[in-house]
Amino acid sequence: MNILEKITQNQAAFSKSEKKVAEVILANPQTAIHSSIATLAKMSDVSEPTVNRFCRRLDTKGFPDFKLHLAQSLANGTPYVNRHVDENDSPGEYTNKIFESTMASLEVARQSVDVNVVNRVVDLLTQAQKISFFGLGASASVAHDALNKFFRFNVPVVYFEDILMQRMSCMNCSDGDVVVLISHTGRTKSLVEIAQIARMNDATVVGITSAESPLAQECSYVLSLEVPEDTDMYMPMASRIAQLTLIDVLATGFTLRRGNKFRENLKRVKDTLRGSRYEKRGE
Amino acid sequence: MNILEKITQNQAAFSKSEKKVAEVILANPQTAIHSSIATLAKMSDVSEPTVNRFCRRLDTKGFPDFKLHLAQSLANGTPYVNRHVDENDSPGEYTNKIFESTMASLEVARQSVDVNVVNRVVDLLTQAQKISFFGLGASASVAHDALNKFFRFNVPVVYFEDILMQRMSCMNCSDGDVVVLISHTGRTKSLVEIAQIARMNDATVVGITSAESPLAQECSYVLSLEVPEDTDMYMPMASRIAQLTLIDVLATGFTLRRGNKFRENLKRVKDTLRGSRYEKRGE
DNA sequence: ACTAAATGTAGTAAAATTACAACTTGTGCC
DNA sequence: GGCACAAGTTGTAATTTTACTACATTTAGT
Repeated sequence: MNILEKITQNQAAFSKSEKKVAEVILANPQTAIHSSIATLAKMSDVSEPTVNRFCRRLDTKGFPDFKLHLAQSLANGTPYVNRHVDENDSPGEYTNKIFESTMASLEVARQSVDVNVVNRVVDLLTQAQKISFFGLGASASVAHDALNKFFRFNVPVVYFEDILMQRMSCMNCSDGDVVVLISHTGRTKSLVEIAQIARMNDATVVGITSAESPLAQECSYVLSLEVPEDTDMYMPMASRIAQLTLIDVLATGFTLRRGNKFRENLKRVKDTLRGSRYEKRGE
Repeated sequence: MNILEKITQNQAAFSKSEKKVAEVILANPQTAIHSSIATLAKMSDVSEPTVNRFCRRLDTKGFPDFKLHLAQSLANGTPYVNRHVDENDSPGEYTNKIFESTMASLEVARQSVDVNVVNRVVDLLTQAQKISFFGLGASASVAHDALNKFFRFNVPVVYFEDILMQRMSCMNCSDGDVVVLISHTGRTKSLVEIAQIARMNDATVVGITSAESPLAQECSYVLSLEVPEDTDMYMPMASRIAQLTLIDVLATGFTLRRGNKFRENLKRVKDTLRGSRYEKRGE
């Protein structure tokens, strides 16, 4: 693991001279990595072999290897660990923590995505007569985002926030329709019911939700994201980001499947937006 | 900077032998940092001084220094490079690329966030009489998400998708109201107008947008996210994720500022949702 | 006062760097 | 178009620096 932390922890187990070395390194690690073993020995007021032994005690192959480890520790600490926000965090601290744990969650999500299901769902979406995106609460904004994306594809796409509208929409489903349901927990009753209604009307139901949840069991296909539950502040944060990224993946798969001509069409949609914008200087 | 990227970029400027060295290092950087100059020279089929010259060309003091830099690059969590989706990518490939470039963008965003402004905006939000979140198109779903978050805080919070509703809402603003406007480009005309209207009515306008854009100039405070423009598929993807994460940061700052009692209140809101859910087995 | 652990000294091996020589590549001139 | 020359590139060998090993000495604990 992180060698700097390791030094701090093992400090008690060090011998007298080794402690001197540890002190010098911890005081100025940046200098340490740019010093030779002789310089560091002089700075710590110990002999060169002592420094070498110090390095070995930390499970490194020797001094150069130790410097490598130290350099890595200094680079960025341990990258992207899920660190929880603490009550006394400064703005800088909680900002970094949130960004980092979001990245950590994305990494976990990336590893848990079943590519085969992604591929199958992209298949379905490209062939769908109508695509619906439904979610409730926090997941509603994810569905909303999906609407934005797929709307540009010039595909019949539907999104409702209202439960009743969602139900009615599903009642009118038929073969060839795809209903994408988004829920972090997969335990929201009304969404499970909607899955049932949609399936009864021959629609294919895709769930972006937790594996083996009640909702997952009602779906034709499940894209599960094993994002660590974020207990902080009692709000699902990272899960939403992972869902959104998955939507991006689906949208990208969609465009790739549709081929070149289709992407030209997309560009036209984008150009249409120009009129509503202030031009960039120099464009 | 990151030495790995540097190697990739300078590749054209390298001489024939230096290219060989670059290739070997890029192919397996992990091996490179644990090799001596002699080993690496042999692997690249060049002489030792060539390797040394290669290191110097990259502005390092020599081979050991180069290894240090390389080690840091590898530790830096820069496996997440912004890689663009290619037409012939397999589902596995584009899935990974999208997740990775999203993470890369978050990292860039994290570094570009101005913590002082975050702190100031959190201040404003905690003292606001009314908070509005407005965005259009893709940014609408971000505003939607913000609504979800702040709604739980039991604060008067407003969100509209409709431009006219947004305008009317801003007309009714008064001192102590905070209007948060979200736009990736910051060039959407109607949103710039809304910023003007809100300010005319004494509201504080916070922009989550690109620095120095027309929108940014109309805002009281700007939270700019320097996310690399993603030209892929002509859709802003990563920028949205960065905006959402920033909303998470603001929401977290909000709850931290409000203190303990407030968080207990949040827990109650969460418990209220229980009734609408299927219980987890064993709860 | 003896033993075992800790530290240092001096020598050795390895690694990196320098200086210089050989080769390659491109350019101007006849 | 070929030849000579210069600039740049690469390699060889010697030198210097750096890290490591073996052994001697010191220190601390029983």
